[in-house]
Amino acid sequence: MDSDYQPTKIEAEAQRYWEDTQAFRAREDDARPKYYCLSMFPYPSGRLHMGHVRNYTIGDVIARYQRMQGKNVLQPMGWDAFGLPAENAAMQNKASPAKWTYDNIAYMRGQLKSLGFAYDWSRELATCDPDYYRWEQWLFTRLFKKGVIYKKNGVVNWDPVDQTVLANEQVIEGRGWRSGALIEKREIPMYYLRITAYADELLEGLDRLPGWPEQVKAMQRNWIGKSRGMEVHFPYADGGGVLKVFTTRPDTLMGATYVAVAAEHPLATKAAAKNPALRAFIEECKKGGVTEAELATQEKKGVAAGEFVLHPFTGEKLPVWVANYVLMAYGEGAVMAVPAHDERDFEFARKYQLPIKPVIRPLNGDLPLPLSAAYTEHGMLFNSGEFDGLDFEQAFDKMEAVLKSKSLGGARIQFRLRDWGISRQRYWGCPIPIIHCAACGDVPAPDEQLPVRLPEDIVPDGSGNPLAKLPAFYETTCPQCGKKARRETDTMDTFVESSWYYARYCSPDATSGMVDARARHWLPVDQYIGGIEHAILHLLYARFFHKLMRDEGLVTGDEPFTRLLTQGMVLAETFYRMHDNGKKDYFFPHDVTMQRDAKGRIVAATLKSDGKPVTVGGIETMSKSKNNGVDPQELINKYGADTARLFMMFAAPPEQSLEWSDAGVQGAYRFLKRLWAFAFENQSALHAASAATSPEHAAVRREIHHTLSQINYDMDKRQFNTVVSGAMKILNALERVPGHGEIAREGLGILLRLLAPITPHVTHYLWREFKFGGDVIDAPWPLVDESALISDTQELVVQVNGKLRGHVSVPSGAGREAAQAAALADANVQRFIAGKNVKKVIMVPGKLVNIVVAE
RNA sequence: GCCGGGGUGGCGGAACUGGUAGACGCGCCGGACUCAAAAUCCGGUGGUGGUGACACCGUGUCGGUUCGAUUCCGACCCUCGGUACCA
Repeated sequence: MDSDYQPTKIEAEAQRYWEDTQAFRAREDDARPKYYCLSMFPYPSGRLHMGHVRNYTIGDVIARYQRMQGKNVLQPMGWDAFGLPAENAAMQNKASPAKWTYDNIAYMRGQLKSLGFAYDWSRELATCDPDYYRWEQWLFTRLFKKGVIYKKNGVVNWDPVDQTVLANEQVIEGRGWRSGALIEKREIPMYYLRITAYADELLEGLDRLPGWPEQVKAMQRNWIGKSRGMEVHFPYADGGGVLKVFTTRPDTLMGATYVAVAAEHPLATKAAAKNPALRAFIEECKKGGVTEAELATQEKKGVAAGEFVLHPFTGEKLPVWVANYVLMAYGEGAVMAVPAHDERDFEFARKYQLPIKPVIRPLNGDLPLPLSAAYTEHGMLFNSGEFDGLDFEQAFDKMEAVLKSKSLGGARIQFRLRDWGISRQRYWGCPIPIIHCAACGDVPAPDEQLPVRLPEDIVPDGSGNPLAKLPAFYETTCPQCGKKARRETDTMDTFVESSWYYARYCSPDATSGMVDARARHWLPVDQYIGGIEHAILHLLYARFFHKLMRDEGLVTGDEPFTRLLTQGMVLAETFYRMHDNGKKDYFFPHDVTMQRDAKGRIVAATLKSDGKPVTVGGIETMSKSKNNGVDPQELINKYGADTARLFMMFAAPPEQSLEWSDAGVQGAYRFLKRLWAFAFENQSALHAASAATSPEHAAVRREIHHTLSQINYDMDKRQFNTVVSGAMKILNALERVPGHGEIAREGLGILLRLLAPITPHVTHYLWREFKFGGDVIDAPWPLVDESALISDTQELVVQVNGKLRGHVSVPSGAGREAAQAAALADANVQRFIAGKNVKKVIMVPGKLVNIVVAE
């Protein structure tokens, strides 16, 4: 072997070896139990970023570890290739999104290969490939015929200058990011997936996913938002129908002093016809974007509609208000307002001098009047006529009975979850396979016309959807009547592609359908790994799609992902200069010189090019806009893939955010150099196997096996940073062995296997060099030798009143009395108990003695 | 606004079911090697006081439970992720 660690050389050799032997090709006819390990596929944005390296290293460590546990592992990789950034890049580069995307894929594939991930590349797929998206179109037509997909109006961001629909991301402070024009809400027809039909199953399924993080399940539960409440009908004062509202607090019904409807509500539209002030307000509500965060934080405003409804119990006339805090998308788009017991209603009533009528008081005690804030707790009804004295449950039941008797409502379940609008007025996506015929309506494309191919040579110009300007694309004939018809030009939300790719990997070349029998062999995914930012949308949509595919008879089982690991974000220091107008110019960390104080803190920074100061902006998520993304390629070129992987696993536990640090990378590199040097300098001892004999060797061997048992515990928890720490401890211990002899070979054999999933290249080389047998990728995970752990003494901690005062050493298996006697005999302990009354002694066997004395 | 995380030395982080706070690494300080530097190796390193053994303080803030709290409970502050068209 060489005297120096040369990662470039050994990594290329190892990668070539794995490729030549097809080491990671997954086969269905393998006798070992299957293990499907999947990392979320990347968007081909140009180059890998640190988040990718982290995500894929975590996945690869798990995959390689499972292989060493005797599993038949499938670990595939592909490309989430449709999306908005390709269109923006295309406009900038005056080249087609397709070319940009395929170029990026080629480059990033090379980067992934240089990191040595154990992927079965024969299963690679890209979602922009017609062979992929044709099956998505096929499923669309099935779901459309079943009524799972339907058409209705939805609200989008409209840029009146560029005459185009913008994504939420493209709306900056209410303006279009290119045009700067004020954005308006606009209603357009879209196709929807009826995810609400699966709301209950999606909710209850979470209880059967013990391998998912509790926080993700909690977020999904809250997102689905199942609540039991009451539908209440308020008859219009002028006759002619009822206004339906949904409330989770029917017990407060007698405190309702007005009703509020959304600006898009039909009642608002009707009232606006004869009310100019209301018309102006509805226009005002159309300004700005459509995000929930924007709607929920805007100032609460409203206008009286001039319409009235009747209270269902008292017949009292209540005014109808149009309010911007009522969401058309939730419930009925109308609420009954109870200012005394709802915070938003309270604020609104104060602002517009609407009556506040308290009807709930605490079960024990009085409600302090007048109210200074809404009382939102459950309590006992008063001021409510026949309902006085009832609690929440009793009031709920009695109110329901009365409402039912008057045919003015009843109990109902309401979900927060809305149906999934999948239409996008964009070019670089999967065409929606619908043909619009004047006579036949919306006709799904027949199977033999699939795929509806997306033309790949188009350069968008930022105004509208290019497909809608392309007669060659949209001009067609109706499959039913044969007359001239127009093809749908909207494409699908890219979340659709990423909702079923995990299944396609099982049979990536299937020409007979979306998936074939191989999907039933590999699914469900045993371990899924991806960013926490996908906790709700992607993961909910993928779960939903699995159920859709199940109901089509394509897959079995109810859930796609048995275990889930959500990795934290990758952060880095930011540096910027602020302009007078508040705009910030961000600088690459590499272009900045940092000044540190004696303790290593960054106190100031200057730009290398002009030597003038820049502001140290703090640690933020790596992003293009903040210019703080560290390119993993530099790291791989300089130190090798093993160092990059080792640093990533060591710097933080997988689920926490990770702060980038150049210095930490050097620490990882230093460790691998030390490992190499240890092997090189002890070659003769390492080639000779012999058992440990001396007491020093027994102590080191005890330390190695003790650390190994801790590592096994951490591996189960997927806490890889302490696995690395344990590996470092083992190398430290081995370096301390007197003469480096005898147990070094056992120790190195264990160490190489522990490190094999994390740093596969260097361990591959050393495993073969020292002839441990076969390849380390297939070596069995090391076992703890329990007999090595036995020791004749134990160290106990001695506390007095819970404060550490000494340590004592007692023979293993010494009884309570012996331990207590040893603790009381300690000189420092004596100082603290002398002359005091010992009240009791608390013992934690093998760990601690706490002597409690009176003060 | 709402939902879900996080906050521990100069830094990343560790601490198993309430039981030694700071493992492991980085940085820094000192030393060895070198003409010198890099690399490497050895030692030290939470703060304050003390020559020292040690003592006191210390896990975002305030309060509580306990023999004992980073860990459990309550309130608050800061910060990050998501918020349905970024992926």
